[in-house]
Amino acid sequence: MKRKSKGEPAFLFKTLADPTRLRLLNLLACGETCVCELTGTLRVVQPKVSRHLAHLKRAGLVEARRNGKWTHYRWAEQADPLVRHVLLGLRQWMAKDNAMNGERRRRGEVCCRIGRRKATFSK
Amino acid sequence: MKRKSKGEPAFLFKTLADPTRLRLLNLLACGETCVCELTGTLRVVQPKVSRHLAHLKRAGLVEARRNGKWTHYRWAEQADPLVRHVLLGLRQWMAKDNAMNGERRRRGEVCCRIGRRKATFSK
DNA sequence: GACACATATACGGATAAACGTATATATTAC
DNA sequence: GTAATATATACGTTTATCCGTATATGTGTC
Repeated sequence: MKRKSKGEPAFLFKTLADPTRLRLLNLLACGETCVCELTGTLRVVQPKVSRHLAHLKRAGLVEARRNGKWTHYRWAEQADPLVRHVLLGLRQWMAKDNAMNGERRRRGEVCCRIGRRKATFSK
Repeated sequence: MKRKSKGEPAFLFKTLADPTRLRLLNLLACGETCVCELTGTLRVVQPKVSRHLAHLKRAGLVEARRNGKWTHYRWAEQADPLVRHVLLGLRQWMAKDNAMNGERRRRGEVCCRIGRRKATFSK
């Protein structure tokens, strides 16, 4: 079977085609976040969060940083113009969407707080 | 089961997550095109083309116009800012991509030529 | 070492997508 | 009406995706 490679736009869009992954990207838009906080905020089971984070990482959209027991995820810098463009549009959409705004507001009431940079949301 | 509605970004991205649909959008970027020409240029079986066009239409990305025996498809005007933004990025990517350029060049050597507007590609 | 905790992965099942082939529908020409 | 052509849809199969549960891995503490 033909594999879909990372560089193809179809793969980028496939990665963005899942609501849970969009919710994760939305939370990460505020800054680096650990898995337990993502799990708590989205109120979904932890393996589900880890799996979707792994998918986002495979697609190159996020990066992970280990800090003791915790793993912190953050948006990755993008070199590809299409990816940059699409993610910018997504970010702007998230800034306006009610559900996404609500979830970002709910964020940060749980979990580990150490070793993380200041979390702010910028368009 | 929860239905994915047309307005959600995840649905937009799902629609764009298929290589054949991207190739179709690429050809349509030059202007209105009939199904037989799309089929001939992409060299895939006609039901496959029709099915993907139906998907694009359901997603609101393209519109169809019947002209005698032929159906001509074209990009639809978009109201939603995210959709506009993403499609613009896609169009710019297609303008640079080698494979996409090649297919647009191969286009137009086949099929019905009547009742169609002038076909030019603009970023 | 044992234990607790955070995270990742493996496994099996359910759902959805995409496909090829066959067939239906629509239009035109006769 | 029949025949030919363009396009759409239906059907069955294969393949991919997503999920919940269970388990493995990694890390800090004792």
